[in-house]
Amino acid sequence: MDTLPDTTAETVGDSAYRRIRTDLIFGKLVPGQKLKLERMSGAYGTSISTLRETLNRLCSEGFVVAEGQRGFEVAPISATEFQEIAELRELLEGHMIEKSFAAGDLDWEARIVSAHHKLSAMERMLLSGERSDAESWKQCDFQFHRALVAACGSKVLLDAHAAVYDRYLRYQMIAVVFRGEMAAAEHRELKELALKRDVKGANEVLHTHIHDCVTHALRNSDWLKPVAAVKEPRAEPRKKAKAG
Amino acid sequence: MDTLPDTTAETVGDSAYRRIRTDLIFGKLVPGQKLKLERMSGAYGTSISTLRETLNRLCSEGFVVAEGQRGFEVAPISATEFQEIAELRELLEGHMIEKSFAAGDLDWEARIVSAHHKLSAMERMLLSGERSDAESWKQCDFQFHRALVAACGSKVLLDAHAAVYDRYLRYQMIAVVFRGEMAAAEHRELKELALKRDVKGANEVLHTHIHDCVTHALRNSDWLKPVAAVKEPRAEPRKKAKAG
DNA sequence: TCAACTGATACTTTCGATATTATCATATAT
DNA sequence: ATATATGATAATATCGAAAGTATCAGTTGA
Repeated sequence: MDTLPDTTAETVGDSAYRRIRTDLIFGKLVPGQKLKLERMSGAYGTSISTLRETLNRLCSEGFVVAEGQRGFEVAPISATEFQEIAELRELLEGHMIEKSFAAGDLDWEARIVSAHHKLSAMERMLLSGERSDAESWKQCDFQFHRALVAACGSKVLLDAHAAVYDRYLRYQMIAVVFRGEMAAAEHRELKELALKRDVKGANEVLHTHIHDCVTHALRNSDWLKPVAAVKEPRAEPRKKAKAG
Repeated sequence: MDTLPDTTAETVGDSAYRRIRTDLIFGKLVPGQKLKLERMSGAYGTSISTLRETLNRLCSEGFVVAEGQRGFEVAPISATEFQEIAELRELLEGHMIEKSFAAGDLDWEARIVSAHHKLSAMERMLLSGERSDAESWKQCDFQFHRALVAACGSKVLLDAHAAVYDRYLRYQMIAVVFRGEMAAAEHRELKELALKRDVKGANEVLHTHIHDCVTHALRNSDWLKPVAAVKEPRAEPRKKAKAG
């Protein structure tokens, strides 16, 4: 009984991957910041080789960029890219809503109601000032939107949607956006339109939902102003040592 | 003058990445095949560490799967996934055509005509029996479709389209499909509809183009039959679970 | 004073080796 | 005979160090 092959096969690399990915999405690793390997490997408790595997994966996902042989850095952000990602999310999610509404059964409906119940509770908490952690809220928001499109019947689409959602989420988190009652109302509408199988109505609400979120973020964030000149937080003291 | 920073910065890892990726797309590495690290590192002339970086990237792109701590293998294929990828490609490309047709200028038109000229010549060669290499033809096909959507104005969409196109291409290559005059005619139509900015017509042709290609491939390929039982060359005994 | 050269330093890339884990064949008990 | 335990073998995951580049301070020459 001591050798269970696939119970908790959490490799060191996977652990580092999840943690770094989270830190990227939630802005703990700042856009444009250089990701020095030695420092990083210390911070996340892996060797450099293992760390490089992780960073390569995150490169493919668009959270990290690798320029030539000058190492890795956190992918920069721009208002333009935010809008483009939002557009892609809307395109995917809209298409998936159409298919999902056509194919969803009772179980599907039940999962939507359930996911909305949790999301709604989380939104009430945030509105009443209780500072719950952003990560839980994000999780609920994703689960709700995922429930809407879950019956689309395509694993490829679901994977693509999840990937785009996380890139979108990164911008939301960097902009530190919570739109409050407005967003909560839109979620409520989406739930009801799903139960009514109203594709057209749902797509209109989705468009508003995403568009307003982008606009709100662009207006309220210092990071995403016109030409965001986002650089490293501060020039590292370097070696200097002119005294020598 | 001997230190030019960014002239030939082709790292060993990048070279291996491109070669392995090509071998995956063109079916030289067959679906389901185990990718043993030692053998691979020998074949592609890199160390195991560097190879692992590459395989991690290809995992994110959907060409390789990594199961737990049992190593890597070539992503399996299925008729279902082919159809889902085709659907995603059509969704993206259709949307991008609409934006591109609205925004394209004279340069855009010129590049379409140019790309179609090359693709058309390549198609004539293939039709007349000259066995040109598949990779060149693929390159021309991609360049043409890319030219159609190039003016969509979104880098995010262009990147997503390129990624999906390559996954689609892998299925085309495994099915070894060349639809001949039919596909060539559709390309000709797409070019003319682009110059006329006929979004509706172009999307209809695109739908036919992709749908017929999938159907043709599913019919003609041994690999993509109903429930493709594609396994490793030698049938492994495995655990004799419910062996019927 | 400015520009280009030179050497030193820090970083990245790559490798070979070790530790850990899965797999398979054999043996043993029911 | 089937199924479980056990040890040998092969493959993977991880690490630390060496080789290869970019970057920067200081220096030299105009």
